[in-house]
Amino acid sequence: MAVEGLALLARPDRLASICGKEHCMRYSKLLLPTLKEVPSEAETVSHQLLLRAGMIRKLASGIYDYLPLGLRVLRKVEAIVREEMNRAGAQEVLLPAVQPAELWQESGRWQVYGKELLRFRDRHDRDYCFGPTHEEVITDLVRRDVHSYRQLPLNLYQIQTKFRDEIRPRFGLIRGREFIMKDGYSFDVDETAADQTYEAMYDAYSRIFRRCGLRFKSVEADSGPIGGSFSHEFMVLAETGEDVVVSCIACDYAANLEKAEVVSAAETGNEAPAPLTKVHTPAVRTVAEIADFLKISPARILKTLLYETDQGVVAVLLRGDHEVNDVKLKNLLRVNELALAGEAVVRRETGADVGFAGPLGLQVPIYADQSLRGLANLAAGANEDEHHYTGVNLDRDVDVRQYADLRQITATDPCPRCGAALEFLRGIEVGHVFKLGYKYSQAMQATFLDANGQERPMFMGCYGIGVSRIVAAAIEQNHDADGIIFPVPLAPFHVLVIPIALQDEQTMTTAQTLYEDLTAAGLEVLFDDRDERPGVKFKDGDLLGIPFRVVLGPKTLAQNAAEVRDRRSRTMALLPLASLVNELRQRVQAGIQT
RNA sequence: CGGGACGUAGCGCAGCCUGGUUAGCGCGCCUGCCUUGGGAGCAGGAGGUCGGCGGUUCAAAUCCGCCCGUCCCGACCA
Repeated sequence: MAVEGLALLARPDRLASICGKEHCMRYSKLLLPTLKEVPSEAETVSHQLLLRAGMIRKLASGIYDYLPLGLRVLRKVEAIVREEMNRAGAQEVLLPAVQPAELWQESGRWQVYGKELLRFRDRHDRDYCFGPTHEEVITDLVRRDVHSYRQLPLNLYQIQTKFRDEIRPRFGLIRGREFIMKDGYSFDVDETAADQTYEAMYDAYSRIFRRCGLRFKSVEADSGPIGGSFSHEFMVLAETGEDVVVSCIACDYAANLEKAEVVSAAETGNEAPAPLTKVHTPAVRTVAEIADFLKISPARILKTLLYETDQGVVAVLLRGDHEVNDVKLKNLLRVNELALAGEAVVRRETGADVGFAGPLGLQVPIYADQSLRGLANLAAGANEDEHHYTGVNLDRDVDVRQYADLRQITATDPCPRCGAALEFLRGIEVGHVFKLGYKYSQAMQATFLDANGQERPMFMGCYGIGVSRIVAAAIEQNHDADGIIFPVPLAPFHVLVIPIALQDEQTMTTAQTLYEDLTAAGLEVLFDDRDERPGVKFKDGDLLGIPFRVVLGPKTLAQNAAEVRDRRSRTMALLPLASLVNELRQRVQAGIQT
């Protein structure tokens, strides 16, 4: 591995191919419009810094231009992704962004996908969409050209612009509508073979995010009603993350909040069942109000929620201090659509306003969270305005169809694997691997003949990485008050060379020579040749987040030395000119894992 | 889609409530002088359909209506 790292450093042509001609490395010629002030539209750090550092500009809501610096970072991420995908045996393809509706109708998603799918018509009035993902296209490709078990397994990926018409784009590159994604799809003869592919992808992903210099965690995720099998998300840990990750402090269990299993400690209340009593509870609707009114703990209140699903209305019972987990409920009921019932439905089913619903006398199927099992003498709505019951005992009073894990895990719940304490972390999802199974291969007849001449559908897997999102996530995780602190592997340049006195001939020649030597040594160097005061250059340098800075001026040159500063640690060292190239090469190399 | 806010020069904002000079300020930009180790100073300058359309009025950035766009909270999210 180390050998390849050296090879990379020894090949400046690789870099030239990213940026083109050498003159791009001159700050005065680069389109690098930095901003002193924070654009008002940006709320999160990464969004603010991406704009301020001149890396992106907004064209429309959730749609961004990538300027030269931003593109360089994007290319860095792509390069790492490519290397690791190829190393893991995947092959790169490039599929169309515009896709015909027929394919989506074939898989059934044309109906299901909803408004997030950007649809349009061509001049012949034929329906198309801009691909938000490419299962249909890849399955179509494979079914036409792969027919034998001898051609499997097959693992194809692409790095491409996607479009999802998000309800609410936000946080700049973190949740854009147009974004760049690596999506990969695998085809195997059966699930056993697919498991191996999954493992290989999981490992490749771990290497990718490690090489990007990110602090991340892989967590168990919900695989939806399709897979049934496992699925993992890769989360970059950051305060501003949109997702909540539950992680065990003792063992290596970690899961998405939605997926995290709850194991209920058996509550052994051997209270004798009290008689059912109806209580007048005027203007008392919320759990907190009821608890207050009846002078009991929220844990002793039975919360009854009505849900509308594509299979009809159901009731869900929870302890008053617990929250329902929609994903778990959806999976249990095996429904696609699920929504909390509106006032009208509640009135129809319970005969009362929202806030007075209870399980007694309900005609709809009742599902209860497992933590309610065995609890005695609870308070619940009476299905009558301004009334609640006390002394409710589910075993005695209610026909519960099924007890199940239906609630959101809390910080006080134990780890479902080892029983130790859990911690809640925030993360940004940058990768997702999961088994698709036969969903698409069956719907679209992607089949092959096995060794016995039997026709069988291929077992598919799907693997995504948010390439542009990684750029933002890296910044969320690596910044300070002065700007970005790029991990070396993602930095747009390794070294920033700043000559301090433009009119001093010796300074300029030395800087120019240093720039050339560093470049020849395989380092990527930005040469700040602007006629600006030093303070301006320092501020911009810090903002851009280039890992190492070399400042050259008459003062240090008199000692045949230059000042090298580490962006992250802010440490400075005065080093002999002769040692600069070597020193910087070592520092950069130390920051790049392969 | 529901709730909230905003739209005035490239960026950040004031002016609007209480209609009436030539629509201001800071940053950035251009020219010159000066300065050169943490976003200097002085002088001069360019840059505006005040988001759009319509209405009220002698007169609209300002009041009213509709539309468009943007951001925040929520519901939603392979």
